[in-house]
Amino acid sequence: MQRIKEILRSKNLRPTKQRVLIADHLFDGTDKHVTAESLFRELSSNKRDVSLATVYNTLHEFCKKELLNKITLDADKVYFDTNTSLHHHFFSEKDKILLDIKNEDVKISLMPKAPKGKKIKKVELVIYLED
Amino acid sequence: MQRIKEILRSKNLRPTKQRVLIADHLFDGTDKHVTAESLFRELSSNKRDVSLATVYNTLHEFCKKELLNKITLDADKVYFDTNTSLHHHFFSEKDKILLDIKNEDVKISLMPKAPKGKKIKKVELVIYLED
DNA sequence: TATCAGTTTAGAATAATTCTAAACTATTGA
DNA sequence: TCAATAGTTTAGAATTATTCTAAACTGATA
Repeated sequence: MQRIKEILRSKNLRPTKQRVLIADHLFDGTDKHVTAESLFRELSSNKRDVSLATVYNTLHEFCKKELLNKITLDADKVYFDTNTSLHHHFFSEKDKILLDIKNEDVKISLMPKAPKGKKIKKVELVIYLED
Repeated sequence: MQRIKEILRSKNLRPTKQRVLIADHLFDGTDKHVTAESLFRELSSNKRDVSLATVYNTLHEFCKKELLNKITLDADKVYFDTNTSLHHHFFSEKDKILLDIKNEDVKISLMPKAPKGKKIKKVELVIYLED
């Protein structure tokens, strides 16, 4: 738990009860994909310690501080990925299943130049799957 | 106008007044990115001949028949691209500007295998821009 | 030209997300 | 230790893109 508080403090985020709870759930070492709803559901299964609004706030703050990565796939849900290292995704629209692609399994050998006055912020490759 | 009706008929879509109007607007030879809202606005600037529901219906039908390409970028809006050939996109979240990337400016030289039981349906590379 | 499947429509419903403003709390400095 | 306060949380309302519904309409066909 001290570890979690350290992570938050290192990002200038007050380690409030709610943030610690959320961070503890997210940053357990395994890679996870969550949505605001799914996270809210998981957290409130036992006790209702965090409101949905806080889940949204916190996910966005964690994103801003690069503790999470936002992934946009399907128009009607935003996913957050605890794996912030460079990697891409498979997505099955039918099952709403999101899978990591190992970085060594993709190679983009030619990239376009950004338009004048702009910089490249993020490159997101999504491979849509069907049966 | 006969050309438009032919396009529709070739896809087994009845050339109704509304579909012809929409298709005529979209398939004028130039590449376009529209949202349901933007298209609705453009069409109803003069006369209100098409309802918003029909715009949604029609965009989805055109997509299903591969007259359009759906692009998912920003969670809160779906874009439709009249350029259905293989290409990728720049996207500026700040300005909500979507730009085509010429196909020869990107090369993906290594692609992962689809997971068991699935096929690759579409590959979408989005390069997010910032200032 | 009558029929009818396919299409369109207004408006209601849905669902994810953001907003609001009041209550709460971690931190700081005395 | 404690009061002040800036930052945080919250419930519920508001917003917004999209889908749904079911009634009216229309293009194609026989």
